[in-house]
Amino acid sequence: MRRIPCEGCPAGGSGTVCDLPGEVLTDWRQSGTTVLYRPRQVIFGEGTPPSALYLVCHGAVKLYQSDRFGRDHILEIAGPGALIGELSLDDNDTMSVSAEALTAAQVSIFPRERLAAFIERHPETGLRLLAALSRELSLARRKARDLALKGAESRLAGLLLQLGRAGGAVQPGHHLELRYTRRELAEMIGVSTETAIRLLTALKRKGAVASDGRDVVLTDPDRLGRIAQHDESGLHDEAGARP
Amino acid sequence: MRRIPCEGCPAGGSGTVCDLPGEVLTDWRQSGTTVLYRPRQVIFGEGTPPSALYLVCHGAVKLYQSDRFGRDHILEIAGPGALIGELSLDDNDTMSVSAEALTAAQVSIFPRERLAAFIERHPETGLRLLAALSRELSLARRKARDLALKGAESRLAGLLLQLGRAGGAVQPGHHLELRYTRRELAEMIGVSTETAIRLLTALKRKGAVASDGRDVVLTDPDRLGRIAQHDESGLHDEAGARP
DNA sequence: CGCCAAGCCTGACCGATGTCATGGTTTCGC
DNA sequence: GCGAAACCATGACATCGGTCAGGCTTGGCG
Repeated sequence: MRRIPCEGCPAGGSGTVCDLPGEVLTDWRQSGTTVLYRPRQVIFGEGTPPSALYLVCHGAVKLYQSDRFGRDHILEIAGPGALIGELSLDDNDTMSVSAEALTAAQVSIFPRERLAAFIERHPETGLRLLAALSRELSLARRKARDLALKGAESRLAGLLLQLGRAGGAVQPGHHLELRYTRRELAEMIGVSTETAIRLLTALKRKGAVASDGRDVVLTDPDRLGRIAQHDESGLHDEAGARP
Repeated sequence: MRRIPCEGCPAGGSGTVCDLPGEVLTDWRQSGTTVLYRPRQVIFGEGTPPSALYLVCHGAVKLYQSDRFGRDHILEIAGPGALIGELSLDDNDTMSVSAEALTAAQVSIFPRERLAAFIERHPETGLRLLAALSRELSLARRKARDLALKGAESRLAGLLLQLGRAGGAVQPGHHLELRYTRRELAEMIGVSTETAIRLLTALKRKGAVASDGRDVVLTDPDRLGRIAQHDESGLHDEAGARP
């Protein structure tokens, strides 16, 4: 996969929280810790008290949730600039997700205790943090909407496009960068592995994608987009509009 | 329904952002606007640029998303202290939800432009805003998890308990305060109205709840809890655990 | 080199949900 | 109060998606 340059930390990317003025950056680094994780290493677990900010500087991090039966649901693949995790002032609260490095990943951990002072020194950065959290909120809400309102095929199509975009502009023939297993794809759209496989096969038959094992090619992004939006199969319009 | 006292705004509740020191409160009120909405009035719509904070001071606000077919999904019923909406620094972003007053509702709107300066004056309040947003994030993520991993009956049971808790301690025989239509219940758990009705009937047969029209009574909260957690019916364990 | 684990794929089957239709009941605006 | 519109409920039926079972392919490792 393509490597994103990362001089210093948080830094590099074009993410909202990333491009901090040098002075602020220095200050951030002094108050926080930077940790390097290896692939498959757990960064934090669901249920942990949310007492620090976690900022992804480099690499890809999987945000997921488990139920008691061991089934997982992947909420998001977070890249540089993403503010993963949650922050509460009440230690009885717990985080709703676990985080695990997918690639080698650098994460900046900023303890809650030093946050108020830091924000006082750099109020605009406080704003950026709010915006970064807000972005996560928006992502999570869209995910919920898709799960509630769209069919599985639409969700898969949308996912593939999204994964494509994460690796640059999507053009016909675009290859996905990170090569996920069918199981991971399934956990990202909330279906069983078998269903994900069948849906992929269906998309191949329709000529929207091609795949050879884990290597997936978006042969017809427009078609994918229509499937993602339109819910081409089943589920059609209904009366219920709001007056 | 029970009225929540609201002297001044934001104020009253025990919500994180609500109990501000007097001085901060005065400052907040001077920079923001307070608007009173009537039931069914739209506060903001999906797709709007996220250029201000919206803080619920009083009343209940429905956060929902629509698809192109007019189907809605209700993400959350927000009460006093909830920071609804999202905040982005990029005006090309759009909000992922719409908000509509359910009851008469007082909402404090704080423009983005004045936020940095305000945070500079009151850094600890900045922290509280972060925490409030974080709470919303946590809610949205749990919602996504439930939609992805739980069956519809579990979601309904969980919803009823949650609605019960929102109106105080849940005891056997507890009546829900806000009386929702079946359709609203359905939109909160992401199923069709008919399914919601049938699931409610099933819960009644099991003795977990009783209902007379819109008036729902939680006769057996423990049982409800078990159903919400356990997925008593269908869907059972599978091999896939993480090693 | 060959084995074993993990991943991929398909078929059969079935339960959970959505859709459509129908009728009685409640609610709400006037 | 009245009437239209929304709401509640239930049955019949189609479909989606999960579960279970079997077999093939790949890749890593002894």
